[in-house]
Amino acid sequence: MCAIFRRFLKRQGLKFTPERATILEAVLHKDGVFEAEDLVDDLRHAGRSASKATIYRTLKHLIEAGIIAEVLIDSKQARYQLSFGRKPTGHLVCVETGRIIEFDNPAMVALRDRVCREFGYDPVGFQFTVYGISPQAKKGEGNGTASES
Amino acid sequence: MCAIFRRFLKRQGLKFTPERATILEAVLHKDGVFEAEDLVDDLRHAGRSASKATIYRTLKHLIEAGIIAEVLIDSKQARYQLSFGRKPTGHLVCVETGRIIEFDNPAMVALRDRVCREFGYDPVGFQFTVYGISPQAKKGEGNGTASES
DNA sequence: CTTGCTGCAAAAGTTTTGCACACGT
DNA sequence: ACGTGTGCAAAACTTTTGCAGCAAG
Repeated sequence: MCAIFRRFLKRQGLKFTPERATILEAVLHKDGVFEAEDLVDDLRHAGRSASKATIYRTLKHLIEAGIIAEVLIDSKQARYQLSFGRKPTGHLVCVETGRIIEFDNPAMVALRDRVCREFGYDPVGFQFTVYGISPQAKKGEGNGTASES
Repeated sequence: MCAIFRRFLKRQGLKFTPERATILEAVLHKDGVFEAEDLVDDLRHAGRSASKATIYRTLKHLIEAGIIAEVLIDSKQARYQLSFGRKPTGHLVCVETGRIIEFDNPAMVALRDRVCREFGYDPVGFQFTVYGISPQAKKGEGNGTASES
């Protein structure tokens, strides 16, 4: 994967630096959806480090390189996920706990293509996010503290 | 619609103020997806006014009341759209021009339910956003100025 | 009158940017 | 060497919040 990033950078006249290597490494160790802040923490814990600015700059390149993809869960902040060599996925989010489950379903891609065809668009990508209440949350909801939301 | 909001507010022990009326009015006049900033402008143009703080606070209530819904297009900022009495919709976004087209397709809801059932979740909602290149953008792309993004 | 509401300005949170210096190629 | 990259701190933005006075019920 490292090789893929290096190739991408070279093609763009960009440089492969230790910071970029470190960030890519951290990204590859992530399982599922993550945020920029997670990487900051991961790097700090690993003793290695890169500034937030560099992390944000590198995330952009990783997206351009097709190694990661943005994931839209809410409008608060950006999230990312490894995407290289994987089928596009949808995300099931528990509105109570925030837990995110990734799922794959060919119908999503079919639907994306059908919609694009209908309007004459060339398909580029899609986001499918489903919100629901997880069985765990349903079970625990009868505690009477929050009559909320 | 005003009646619906008033009823909602009363039920919550909240008050119906001129600012809330004005903001609801502005929201009802919007066609399609809008952002908080749009409302600020609209109100300014209409001579009426409400502070940003009040607009944000009111948008939350309108969501709770089921009158508007959030729309996820990107992770930069929140967008909204009138939702009361309407079927949930998906959005087709041109990545070149930013134009947003709303579409309806029963397969989205079916897919949402299928996914929820599979994981034992109670469905609450979904976002389906398709990114593509519009015919207009395809036509105009050969201008050589931007080799960009 | 009681409780919530408004506007302001400051705060908070995420992402971007300017700059001086450091480092791949 | 040249042209990018990096870190830092400040800036840019969107959204939230504390507070003092105001107004709806």
